[in-house]
Amino acid sequence: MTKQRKIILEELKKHGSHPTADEIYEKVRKRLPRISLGTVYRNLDLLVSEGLIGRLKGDYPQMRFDPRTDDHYHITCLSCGKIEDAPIEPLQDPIRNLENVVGHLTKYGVFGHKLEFVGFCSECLKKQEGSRNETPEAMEQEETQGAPKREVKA
Amino acid sequence: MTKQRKIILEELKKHGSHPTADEIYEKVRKRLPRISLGTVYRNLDLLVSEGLIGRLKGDYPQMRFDPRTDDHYHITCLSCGKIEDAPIEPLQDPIRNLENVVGHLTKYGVFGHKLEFVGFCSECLKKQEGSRNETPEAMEQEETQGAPKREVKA
DNA sequence: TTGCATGCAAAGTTTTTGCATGCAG
DNA sequence: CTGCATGCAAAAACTTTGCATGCAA
Repeated sequence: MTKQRKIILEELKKHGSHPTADEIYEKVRKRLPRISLGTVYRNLDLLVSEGLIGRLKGDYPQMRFDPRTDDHYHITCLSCGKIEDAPIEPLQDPIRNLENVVGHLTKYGVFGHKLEFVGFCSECLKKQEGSRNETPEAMEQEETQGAPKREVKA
Repeated sequence: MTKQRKIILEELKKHGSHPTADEIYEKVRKRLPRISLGTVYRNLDLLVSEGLIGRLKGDYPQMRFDPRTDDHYHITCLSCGKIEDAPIEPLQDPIRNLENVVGHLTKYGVFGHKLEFVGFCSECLKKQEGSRNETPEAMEQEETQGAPKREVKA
C-alpha cells in the first residue's frame, strides 16, 4: 500500500459518485502533483482485483470506478452520463428465480444480475425545461434519447 | 439509404447476436471490399439514431450493436464477453413500481431500466472444467471474476 | 539491499473526423 | 446537377505498457 495507492483510494471513497480514471487523476494530482495517469490506472486496476473498489461500464466510453463493493443498483442520466446509486435494496426472491430460469434456458452458469435505471437527472431535467423553446439542438437530443458521443463533465 | 447502409443493416440483422463495429466491418467487407471502418461507424450511428438498431455497452471496451430494438434483457459472459438475449419477457408491475420509487427518491425522471444477467456461457464453462487442474491462470481469472482487459473473440 | 511501484513517454486500441471524390436522388 | 455519403488517412480519446529510477520493507 503505497502513498499513491492510499490517496487514490481516499479520493475515490470521498468522491461519493462514480468518477472516471481521469477525474480521479485530477483530484489526486492536487495532493500528489507528480503522479502520472498510468499510476492511477494501475492502482485502480489493483484495487479492483483486490475487491476494495468496483468498476463500472455504462453507456459512455470511459470506465467508471465505484467506491462501493456491495451489491447495489445504479441510475444513469442519459443526458450527462452521471451514474448514481439507486437508493433501494437489491431484489431477492423474484429475481433469483429469474436467474435460474435464464440459466436453464441459455445454458449459462448465472450467478448474478445488474439492474440499471435510466432517465434524466434533476439538473438535466432543468436544463431541458429551460431550453425547451430556445435551443432546437437540445430538443433533438432529448427526443432521440441518444447518449452524446463524449461525456459532458458535470 | 445507400448500398453500404443497407448491407450493414442486413449483416447486423443476420448476425443474431451483438457484434462489435469491427465484427460488422469484417462481415460487410466480404460483400463490399472497399468499404471503410469509418463508414461502418457512421452508418451504425445513423441507424441507432433512426431507431432501426440498438447500441450496447457491457463490461468490455467496445460498443456492441443490437439488431433488436424492442425491450429485452441480456445475459453477459464474464469470461469471453459474449452478450446474448435473455429469453424472458421484461418485468412489468413490480419493476415499474421500483422505477417510480427510485425516481422520487433521486429526483430523476426515470423512464426505464436495463436488466443484465451475468455468468459464464456454456463454452467458457466447458473450458474452465477442462483446464481446472491444468492452467492456474484460468483458475485465477475464474476466481477474481474480473473481465479480461481485451476481448477474447469468439 | 532488493524488488516492486512509480513517472514518463511511447504505443496500443477503439472511435471520430477532415477532405477530396463519387454516387444517389 | 447538387449535395450528401463514401474511402482514405490522420487525429482524437482512452487505456496500457516498457523502461529507468526511486522508494519501501
